[in-house]
Parts: sequence; structure tokens; C-alpha cells
Amino acid sequence: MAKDTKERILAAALDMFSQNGYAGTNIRELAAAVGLVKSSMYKHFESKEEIWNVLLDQMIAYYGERFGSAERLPPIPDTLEELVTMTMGMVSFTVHDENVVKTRKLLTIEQFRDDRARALATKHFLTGLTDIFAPIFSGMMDKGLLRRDDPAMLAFAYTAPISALIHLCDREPEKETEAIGRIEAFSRHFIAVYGEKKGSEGP
Amino acid sequence: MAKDTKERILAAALDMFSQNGYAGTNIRELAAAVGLVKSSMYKHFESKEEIWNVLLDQMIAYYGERFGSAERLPPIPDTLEELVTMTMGMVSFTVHDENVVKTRKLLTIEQFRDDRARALATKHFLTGLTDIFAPIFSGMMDKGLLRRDDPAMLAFAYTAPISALIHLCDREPEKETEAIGRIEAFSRHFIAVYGEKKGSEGP
DNA sequence: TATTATAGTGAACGGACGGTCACGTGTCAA
DNA sequence: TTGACACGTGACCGTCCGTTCACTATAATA
Repeated sequence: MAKDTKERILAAALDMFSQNGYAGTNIRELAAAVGLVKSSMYKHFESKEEIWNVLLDQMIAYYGERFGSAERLPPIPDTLEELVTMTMGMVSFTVHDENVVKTRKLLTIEQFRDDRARALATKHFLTGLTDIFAPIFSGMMDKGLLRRDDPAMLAFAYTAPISALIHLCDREPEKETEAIGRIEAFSRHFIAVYGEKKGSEGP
Repeated sequence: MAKDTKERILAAALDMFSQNGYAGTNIRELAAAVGLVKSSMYKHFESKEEIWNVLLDQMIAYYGERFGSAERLPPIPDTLEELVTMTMGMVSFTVHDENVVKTRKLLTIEQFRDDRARALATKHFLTGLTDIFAPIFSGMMDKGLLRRDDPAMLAFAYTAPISALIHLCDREPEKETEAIGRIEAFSRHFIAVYGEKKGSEGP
């Protein structure tokens, strides 16, 4: 119960910051959440702001190694149905993983106060998703599964509505089932609109 | 400089709450922003929390009279191009009107802390938009401008990406021009995909 | 064994916070 | 003229905030 204290503090900070925001969180409660008293916090961090900065460092690093580098990309689906399956798997993860949910809430709350949070929020909510799906859709077009079109535009048209419903899950968890159902319905609508009827395309 | 003080306090509160959040705003600065000293605030509101509640009352009432009641709906476009024009007009308003922008930021920041903010956020960011566009698309289908489909699904597929880019404007105002350009591009993509080539439909 | 580093504590700090109050105005009705 | 009221102020209150510090217990090092 010694060296991991720092990490436990960061975990508690993510929890509390994501719920009450930076300004709405105080060191006493944060310390209590890890079984310490407030003065002990300063053995591990030199200020409340440093906790915030290290937490953001961590989130940025995690995002980078998880989505940033080339070719951690999922495989190109072989059928339209596979796209739906893959999508629902991703959604299920992102909606149920505690740390991912808390990270999203944190970025939502603090995006107007901190520049690094602002930049990471744009990645999480917008560019990151299209960057993942544009190459997928491009590959599916090559396989003749989707009609030829601008992959980036398709990726945007596909991910933005899904992202909106993920935000709904964050905001109103009791609507999660409904939201996930709507995501699947939207995904099927999407393949109905953009999918090619025939799976072949001459050279 | 007497009776409108209350309203000026509310305007300043919207401004500061939307920037720094409820917890990050203090009465002294809020009072100074309207040229008062903090003790004077309590002639108009009995607590900081009451300011918050009245402000939310106001936002809910404004939303209700603006979008809530039946038939404040825009007219059904007669051409696909008109849909683009109408959309861009709405977007321009919602991105440039100071109070609308501040309201959106406030709801974004406080949606996890206050239940009424939570509910209003869902209206602003999700259901309100689809409720406006579903009947529009339904009407356009009747006119043979859009292919027959579920109007609610189309409205969702149309408004969610636009909403995502409006959020981008709120978050990174320097990207506004780019974002608005992308909205128009998306709108044209949408009518290219869902629009009927011929403007007639037999009975 | 003596020394040093680490992790934790309680008490205390100055300052900022939300809120109260006695008081001074100006306005307006009786 | 008087009284009541609305609005604004400076001084002040208790509390909570982030932070510091002298101190202790423990465990590794020499």
C-alpha cells in the first residue's frame, strides 16, 4: 500500500473530476477517497493543479498509444453485417469501460477551461472516430461492399450520430439500452443506404 | 439602472457560468461584472443557487417558447437546394447568437451535475433537432424531393453530424469557418444521397 | 546498529468563499 | 413632513479551501 498510492490518487481524481469538475473537487474528499488525509496528498503531488496535469498527461498518452499510432486499426469487414457487429462491439466497450466513460465526461466538462482538454476532446469526439472509420470504409469500397464515395465524408456521417448517442449514454445512463438499440438501427440504416447490393466489382 | 439589475445579473451569470461553470464562479466577480458589490447581490437573489435556478428556469422557458410548442416549425423546402440554404441559415444563427452559444456551453458543462440541465441538454443536442427536421423531411418526401424512408431516422442522420460540428465551433472558435464549410459539404452530401433525382411521384 | 528515505499525520496558515447585517441613501405615497 | 420601501454599501462572520510544516512510524540501506 505504498507505491501504488499515486496511481490510486489519480484514479480517484479521474472519478471526482469527471463528476464534479476540477473546481468542484476538493483535496480533502479526494484524499478521503483513497483513505488518506489531505496533507498526505502533498507527499505525492505538489499541488491540486499538478494532479490535474498528470491526469491529463496520462489521458493523452493513453489515447496516443491506443488510437494515435498507425495500424492499431481494426480489420476491414468482409460483409456489411460484419460492420454492424464490429461497430456494436466498439460501442459496447466505450459505453461500459469505466475509465473511458469518465475520461469522456471529464473532457466534456473541462473542454472550455483547459487547452489540452480542448484538443483531446476534439480528438475523442470528432477526428479520432473519423480517422478510424475512413480507412475502414475505403477498404470496404475496394472490396465492393460500399458504393464509391469520399471515405472521410462517409466516416463522418457514420460516426457523428453514433457519437451523439454515446454522449446520451454518458448523460442519461438509464437510456443506455434505448441508445444502443438506436445505434444498431442507425448502423443498419447506414449499410442499407450506402451498401452495394452486389458484392462484386469488375477491374 | 434599477429594475433591470436582476436581468443584468442573470446575463452576467450566464456568461460566467458558461465559461467557468457553477462551482468555478464566485459572487464577488459576478457582482463586479454588473458594477455591484457582492452584498448587493442579495437584494436580488437570496443565494448563488437561486441565481442558478432562475437562470435555468429562463433557459427552459426560452427553449419551450422557441422550439417546444407546435408549429413554430420552418416551412417545408420546395427544392433540395432550399434545404441546404435553410440549414445554413439555422447554423449561422445558432453559432453566432451569443446567448445561444453560452447556453449550449453551460448545458455542456453542467449536464452531469444538475438534472434539469441534463434534460435540457438532451433536448438541445439531440431530440430537439430531430423533432424539427423529421416533419420537414416527411413533407419533403410528400413533395417527392426525398426518397421514402423513416423521417425520424433521416432527421437523426442529418442533424447529428451538424450538431457535432456546432459543438466544434463552441469548443474551438478559430475553426468556425472550417466547421461551417464542412456542414455545408455534409448537407450537400446528404441531399445527393437521399434526394430524388426526379421531382415527381405518381399516386 | 545507526542512518537515511519514504509515507503518513495533526495542527495551523492565510486567503477566498457564500452569506448577513446595520446603515445610508433616494423615491414615492399618504 | 413623514413613513415605508427599494437599492446599494462596507464591515464582518463562520467555513472551507489549498498549502505548509514539524513530527512519527516504518522499512530499506550502510
